[in-house]
Amino acid sequence: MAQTQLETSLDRRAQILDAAMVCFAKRGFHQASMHDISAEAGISVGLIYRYFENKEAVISAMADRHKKEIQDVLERARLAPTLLESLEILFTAHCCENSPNLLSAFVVDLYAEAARNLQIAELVRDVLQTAMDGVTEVIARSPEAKNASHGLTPNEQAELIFAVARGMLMRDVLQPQEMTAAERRARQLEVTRRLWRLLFKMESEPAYA
Amino acid sequence: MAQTQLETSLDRRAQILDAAMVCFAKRGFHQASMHDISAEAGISVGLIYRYFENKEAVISAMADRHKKEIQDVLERARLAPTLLESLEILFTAHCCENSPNLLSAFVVDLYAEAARNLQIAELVRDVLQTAMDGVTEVIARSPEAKNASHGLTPNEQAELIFAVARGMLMRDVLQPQEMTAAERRARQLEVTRRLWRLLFKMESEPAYA
DNA sequence: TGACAATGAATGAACGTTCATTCATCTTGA
DNA sequence: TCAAGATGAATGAACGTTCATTCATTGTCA
Repeated sequence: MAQTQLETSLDRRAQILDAAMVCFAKRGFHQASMHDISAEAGISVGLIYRYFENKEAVISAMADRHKKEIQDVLERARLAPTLLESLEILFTAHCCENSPNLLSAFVVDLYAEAARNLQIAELVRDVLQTAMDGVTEVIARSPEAKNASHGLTPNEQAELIFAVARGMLMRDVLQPQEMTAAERRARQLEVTRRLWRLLFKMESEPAYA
Repeated sequence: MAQTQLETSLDRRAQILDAAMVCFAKRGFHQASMHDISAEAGISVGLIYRYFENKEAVISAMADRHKKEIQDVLERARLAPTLLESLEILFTAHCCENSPNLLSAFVVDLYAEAARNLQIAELVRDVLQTAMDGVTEVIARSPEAKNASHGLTPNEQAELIFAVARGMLMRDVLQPQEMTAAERRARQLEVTRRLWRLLFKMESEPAYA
């Protein structure tokens, strides 16, 4: 099974990005050195520069790849049979897909970078807008949302959902590393259900206490 | 009006921390150099080392000061006459108190740092827990919350509130800098009211659409 | 087929720069 | 006069980046 040059080249890029993800999550964009990344990838420093113009380009490529991953999650959420399941997919994507909790640290760093790097900010805004539009649409055509909108438009509901998701992700980086992915996931699901109940469930439920 | 040595010393520390806040927010903890900070403060580099052991200590002191500021905000929120006003204080504290939107960028950076610096993580967790406890208590003894708990405990409600607050703060750093503090504030208030309505307002409101 | 030429992926030492930190020196006020 | 405040040039480590060099693989021709 011979690989084309393009394929091997893409493999190398992916290999470097995988290593970069580990290093960035562990030390942050600007604390992780190109030597760290090369060591993690098991290649030489110089080789990175054959595939990426500079460190900035590695960061941008990481952000780009993250964008694609988010779009995948969104697509899966869109196809889920119920609104609750859609939300569960959105809220737990970062607990299991990849290794431990590297993803949360990476995303927080991405936002920190976006605060001072216009190009990254643009990209993150774009991802966020696409995702928001998708969720707004899911909500708008969901029967659950019809009779329980609390005076909020689907767009406003989506905004709240994303705010909570980001907030939980931020909280995630404070958690001691001993927490397993499963535990993180369980906590995320709890919060998701509460939010869902709040937004979309009419008071057919027994009141608390 | 003679100042004691302690007072002048504290002034200098505050002056350095003010400058550090500007630099950290503009460039991030590790991108901001000690020279940047000294220039912003209008003093020499060496003088910083008379008041702080090293850069790490400056970061820690910033986090400490932030903790005190949060506690002040919390105290004001606690004294507000209604629950809605408490929430409004909590949600808009970072839009106006200080200069433009430096605070949001700083806090996101603080969380990014917490992901890899155990000491900072501890401090942030501690602040968060204190604040959460305060808000939980405010909710628990608020009449508004009595008849509209949606099956959520005050603690669960506080958790959602803080998740949304963090999420909005994160979103804040994506906003183009041209946005004024007033505009940010207005947007924050809108979201606060929506969340409040959702959490604490029984469906005496007209439904949407 | 086998000898040789050409390729370009991969290496890592070296370069220039930046940065945190130090310290010899100067200033100031009592 | 002297202790404490303040300065900023000097230091050395760490970093991003470059590039001369190596060498396994591929292509060419007799």
